Amino acid sequence: MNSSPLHQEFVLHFGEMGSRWGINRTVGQIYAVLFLSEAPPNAEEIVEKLGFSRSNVSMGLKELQAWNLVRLKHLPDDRRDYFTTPDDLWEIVRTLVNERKKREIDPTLTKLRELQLQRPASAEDKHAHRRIGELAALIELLTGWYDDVNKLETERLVQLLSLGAAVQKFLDGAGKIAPFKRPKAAQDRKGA
Amino acid sequence: MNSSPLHQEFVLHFGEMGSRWGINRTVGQIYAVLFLSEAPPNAEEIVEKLGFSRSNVSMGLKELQAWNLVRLKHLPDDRRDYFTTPDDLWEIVRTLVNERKKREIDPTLTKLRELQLQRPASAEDKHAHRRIGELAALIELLTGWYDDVNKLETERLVQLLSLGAAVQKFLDGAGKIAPFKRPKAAQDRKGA
DNA sequence: TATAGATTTCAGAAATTTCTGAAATTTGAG
DNA sequence: CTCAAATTTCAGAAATTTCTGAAATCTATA
Repeated sequence: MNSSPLHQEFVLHFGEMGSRWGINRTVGQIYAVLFLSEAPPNAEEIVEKLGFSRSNVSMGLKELQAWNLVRLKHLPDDRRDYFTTPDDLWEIVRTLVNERKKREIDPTLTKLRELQLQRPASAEDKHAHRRIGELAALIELLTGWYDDVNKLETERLVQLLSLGAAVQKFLDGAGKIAPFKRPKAAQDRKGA
Repeated sequence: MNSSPLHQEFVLHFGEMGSRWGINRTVGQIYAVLFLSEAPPNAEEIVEKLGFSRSNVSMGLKELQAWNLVRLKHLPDDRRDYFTTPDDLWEIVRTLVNERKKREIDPTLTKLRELQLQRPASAEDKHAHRRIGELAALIELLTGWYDDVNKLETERLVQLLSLGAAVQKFLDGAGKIAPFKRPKAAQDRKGA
C-alpha cells in the first residue's frame, strides 16, 4: 500500500474493523480509500493503492454499491467508472443504518410476526409465543421510532441529538401532546 | 433438532441471522433456545436439543457470556450450570447495543481521535484530516446522545420512543433549555 | 485427598469465505 | 460492424472460521 501514514492507518483500521461491521477486510479498505479521496479514484487506482487483484476490487465495489455506500462519477471523454462516497456524512450514516436495519432487523421482525400467527399448541409453546410477541413489540417500537426520526431533516436531527437526555425535561408534560401508553409486552418483567 | 415447529423455526431463523449479527449460526441457535426456554437448560440439554457437540455448545455459551447476553443459574444439590436470558427484554436490548457499540464503534472513535493528533503533511493529508475530524465529531454526537438516553430508566425510555417524531414539536423552543449549536464538522457539505 | 461428574481446552478436520487469474462480456469510438 | 478498453464472472486456490472428539482441568463431596 502506497500512501501517507495518515491514509495508511485509516485504511488498515477500516480493514480490520470490516469483519465486525459485516463486510470483509478488502471491502472495508476500499471504502476507506474512497472516503478519504478528494478526487474520486477509478478501479485501477484502487488496485494500485491497495494491491488487491483487479477482480477483487471489482467485487468489493459491487458490494459497496449493493450497500448504497458509493456513487459512480464519470469524466468527459473517459469511460472508466470513478467512485466516491457522499460528502455529507449524515447521508452516509443514514444509508448505513437503513441498510443494516434492512439486513439485520427487518427479516427478523417479519419472521416474528409470521410465527405469531401460529397457534401455540403446548404449554411450552405458549410461553415461547408470548416471548416472541414481546420481542416483536419491542422491535416495532424501536423501528417505529427510527422511521420517525429518520424523516427529520438533518438540521433537526442534529438538534435532537444535541439535546441528549435533556429531552427528558419534556417528557412529564408529553402526555398531553402524545398520550403515552406503555406497550403491554414490555411491561415489568424485571422482577422475575 | 427436537422441538415444536414454533421453537424450531425461531431457532433456525436465529441461526441464519447469526452471521449478519456478528455471531455464528451455532451461537445464534443456542441463544434462541435460551431465549424461548421457560426453565433454564443446562449445556447437556442444549446439546440434545440442537445436536451440536458438547464442546461446541460450551464454546457458544462462553461467547454469549462474553457478550453478557446470558446469566448463570444454579439448582440446589446440582452443580451443573443452567443458562438463561434476562426476562426483561429491555435489559437484553441495552446489553446488545452496549456490546456492539463497544466492539464496532468505540475502537474506531479511539483510532480517529488518535489520527487527528497527526499533523497533516501534504494537501492530500489535509483533506483526509478534515474528513476524519468530521467523522469523529459525528460519531461523538451519536454516542454522546446514546450515552445520555441509555441513562434513562426503561419507563422513560419507552416514553421517549413512543413519542417518536412528535419530539420535533419541542425543538423550536429547545434553544432556551439546551442552547443549540450545530457542530462545525457536520456542517453543510451537501452542496458539494 | 481421591473420585466422579461437569466443563474447558485444543489440535486438527470440515465448512465457509475470500481472493485470484483467466476467460467472457460489455461498452463506446471509429 | 470491429476493435480495444473497461468491467464482470467464475472456477479453483488460499485463508479463515467453525466444529468435533479426545484429553486436560476443575470442583464438590465422600
